[in-house]
Amino acid sequence: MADKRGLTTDDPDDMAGWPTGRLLVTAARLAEHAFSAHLAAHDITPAGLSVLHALGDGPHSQHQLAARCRVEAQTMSRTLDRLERSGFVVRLRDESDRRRLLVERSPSGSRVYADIDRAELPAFAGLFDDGAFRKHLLSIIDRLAGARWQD
Amino acid sequence: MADKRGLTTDDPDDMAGWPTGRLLVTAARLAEHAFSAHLAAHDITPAGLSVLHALGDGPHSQHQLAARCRVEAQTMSRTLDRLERSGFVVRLRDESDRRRLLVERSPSGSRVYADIDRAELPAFAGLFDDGAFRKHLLSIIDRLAGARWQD
DNA sequence: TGCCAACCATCAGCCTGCTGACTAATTTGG
DNA sequence: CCAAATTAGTCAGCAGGCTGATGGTTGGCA
Repeated sequence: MADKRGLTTDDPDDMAGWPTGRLLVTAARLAEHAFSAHLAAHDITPAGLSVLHALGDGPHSQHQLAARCRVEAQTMSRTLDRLERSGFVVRLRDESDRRRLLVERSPSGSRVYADIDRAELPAFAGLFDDGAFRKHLLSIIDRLAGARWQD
Repeated sequence: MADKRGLTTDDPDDMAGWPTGRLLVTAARLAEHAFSAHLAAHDITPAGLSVLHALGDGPHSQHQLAARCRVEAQTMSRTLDRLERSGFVVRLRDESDRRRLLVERSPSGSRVYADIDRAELPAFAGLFDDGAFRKHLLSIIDRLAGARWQD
């Protein structure tokens, strides 16, 4: 009988039968794995690189960074631990609000960000420059992130 | 100056400026989070559910399951620990090759899989039934998984 | 036959998500 | 003005990816 979803099969060995959510998660994991291997030589991870990107327009509190990167504050805290340990960011107590830590790129953080940003991944050629695909991802994020980071 | 990639901006606060890989990873994380919340009532996780799906046509060794789910054998081992602890699968030593463990759905595993498979996620309505989007995800997986699970 | 390489599963440890609970600092309101 | 509520950051612990290393089985080949 026909599948209600119209897009999948019931053959457990056929990837075309996976629900879209699993395809999405699997594709993301494989892409991140490939990208991560590419970054390893620079001693940085995808999560760390996204923070360096978010810091592009100056220092931010950890909460601001977490919202910008769409992760929880606890996750950001640990990502920053690693970046700080590697010397790519600096944390300074905000003297005007001593609850806050102001995070800033270090010179070596700026350097590694500049180096990487120019790099390209041959493995992604032709797969990651599709405008409709990007739009679709953005609408998924908008829909699902709204409830958590309504900014 | 125009961005070389043609699809992104340099505004660190603008999600439209993220590289496609990060959009992909973020969308996947948010989707999995929503799905996971939906599954919690059934005491199962997305990873566990994917194994129950893979077991749909009978018992398999852990290596076969890992390949089918596109994860490493070590990851599958722990996912099965959890499924076994919850009583959703059974592991039996394969007496014809004592290196192998044959994994099989338990009756309660079959039951929970049947219940969930019929569920739908309102949060995903209209976002996950796009054929071109699925095709794009499949080509990403094909390209990137080839090097690891060439089957 | 016997031995060694290959294969299967697992242990240890790292990374980055998450939740829940806690402390310190600030803001708010009676 | 002080107590309560809110905000910022962190700790503890779980999940599920990964790599590298280990031990038990098998199987092939000298």
